[in-house]
Amino acid sequence: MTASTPASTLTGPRLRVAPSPTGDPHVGTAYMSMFDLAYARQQGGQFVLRIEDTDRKRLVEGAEEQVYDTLHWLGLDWDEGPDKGGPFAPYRQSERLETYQPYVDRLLAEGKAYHCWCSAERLTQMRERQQKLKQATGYDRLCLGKTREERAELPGFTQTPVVRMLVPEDVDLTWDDLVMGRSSAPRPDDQVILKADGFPTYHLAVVVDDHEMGITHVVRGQDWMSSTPKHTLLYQMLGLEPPKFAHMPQLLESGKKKISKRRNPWARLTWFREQGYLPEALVNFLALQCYPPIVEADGSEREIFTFAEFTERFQWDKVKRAGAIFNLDKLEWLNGQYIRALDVDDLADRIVAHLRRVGVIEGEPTDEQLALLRAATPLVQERMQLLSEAEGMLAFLLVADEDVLVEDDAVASLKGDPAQVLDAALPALESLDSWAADDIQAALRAAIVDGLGIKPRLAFGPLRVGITGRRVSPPLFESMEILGRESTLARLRSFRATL
RNA sequence: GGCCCCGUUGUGUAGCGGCCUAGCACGCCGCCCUCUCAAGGCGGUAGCGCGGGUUCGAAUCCCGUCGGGGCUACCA
Repeated sequence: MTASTPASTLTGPRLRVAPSPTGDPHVGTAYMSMFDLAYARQQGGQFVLRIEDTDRKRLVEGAEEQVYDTLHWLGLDWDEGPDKGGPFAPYRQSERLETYQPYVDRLLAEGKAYHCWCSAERLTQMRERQQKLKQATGYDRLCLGKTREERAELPGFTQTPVVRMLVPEDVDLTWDDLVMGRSSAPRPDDQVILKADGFPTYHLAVVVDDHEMGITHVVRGQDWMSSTPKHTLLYQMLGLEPPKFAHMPQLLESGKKKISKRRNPWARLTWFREQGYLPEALVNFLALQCYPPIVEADGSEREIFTFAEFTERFQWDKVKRAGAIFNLDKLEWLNGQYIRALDVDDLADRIVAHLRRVGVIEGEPTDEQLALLRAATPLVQERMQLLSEAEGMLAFLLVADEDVLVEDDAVASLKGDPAQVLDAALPALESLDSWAADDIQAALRAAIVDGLGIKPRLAFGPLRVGITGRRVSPPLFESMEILGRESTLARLRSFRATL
């Protein structure tokens, strides 16, 4: 029950995010972390990462590292956590087991909690009966006031008891919520606080840990509102100062339901990276889900802002109360805006990193590949929404001339006489002294548009298909310049041969 | 079933009694630009869930109603 540093010596608010390592990190973890971090930074407080691994049955190997990894990717860095320590270590609940026992003992000694030997079967039957009779479900207190021996006489007995908190008749069901305002929630039944396996339940652990770690503000999803009276009661029973609560609106899928990793791939944080979203775009988007745009001095609104700008202006009372449907179209647009605003070199590096991550480039990229991608990045920068789109747009630069795959629909899209166009283009290019985009364009226009009287949109299609194999590509002349004279001519010749 | 929360165009939001014949952004549609595709520019589409009050006046306040969601575990 002792913390190495008294929480009272700390200045500024302390907030935490407390994910469970039960699988791929959830987008909601990042969503909550943003507000934790923004407020902590704004007020000069701390942001703490705590791992809530009290559910031993759902533990997933490697999930904890995934949490670190994805949060770091998003730039949502914490001040204290299992990986970096801090004055209130350990930050993993499974390593804090001895912390909870004294609290439980105290509650037991003061008659504010009691042992319960009811079997899971009995509890289930009880619930079913209550539901059938359309009664509110809840523990019937069969074990309350009984000794082990007395209880053992009755049916539905198990050897190892759990500990339940005794919820008084006059529990306070209300609190002032930073986001929701004056709030109230249902009256809880006698909650289990210590499980048969000796682990505390979330309700006990969260209260004890938040207290011991000096947490001042609890930010969580609205789905936790109905649990809040359980927590405030525990604080009261233990004589502790409760933190302030901020219940944030849920992230919803298009059916208005709470998102789930099963139904919504984008509920997984790693999905965004795989798809080529930029972390800064995701963070910006997440803020927009429940927080208004920045209002400029002239009264206009600005939706694109940095996390620092968000932090600077953040106010709890501006958070929207209604759940927001996750609009991937908008995220994609936002991502495109961010991509366009990036330095070309930065974008090139991110494209390379993405191509490596998805395996288009295996191992270290060659100097030649790097040079090609760097040169071509300006060409694709304004036509990308996602980093992953670079793969298709730039594939033609990464394959050998003889491996260019000419797609059927690309050939089918060609109108007029492509052979005639190529026959005019080849000599014009072969006799070119300079291999700069402007000169290539001038030569080609002279030969095909002026020379053959073919409209520009029909004139360049065959060349595009010959070079890239596709109907849609980055700008043609620039692409030729980057590809180089040799490859350009080789590809056009071999394409001509297929016609 | 019980309890709790929420409700402005398809989506995200602005709006806090008159400035609202409701603003902005995404999406969608059209036009311009144009070597394809984008990007960009211009224009258009569509909303205060409903019903009662209160008030000279309501998206804004009150009540009801409907709709949606959440919780109701020895899960978090």
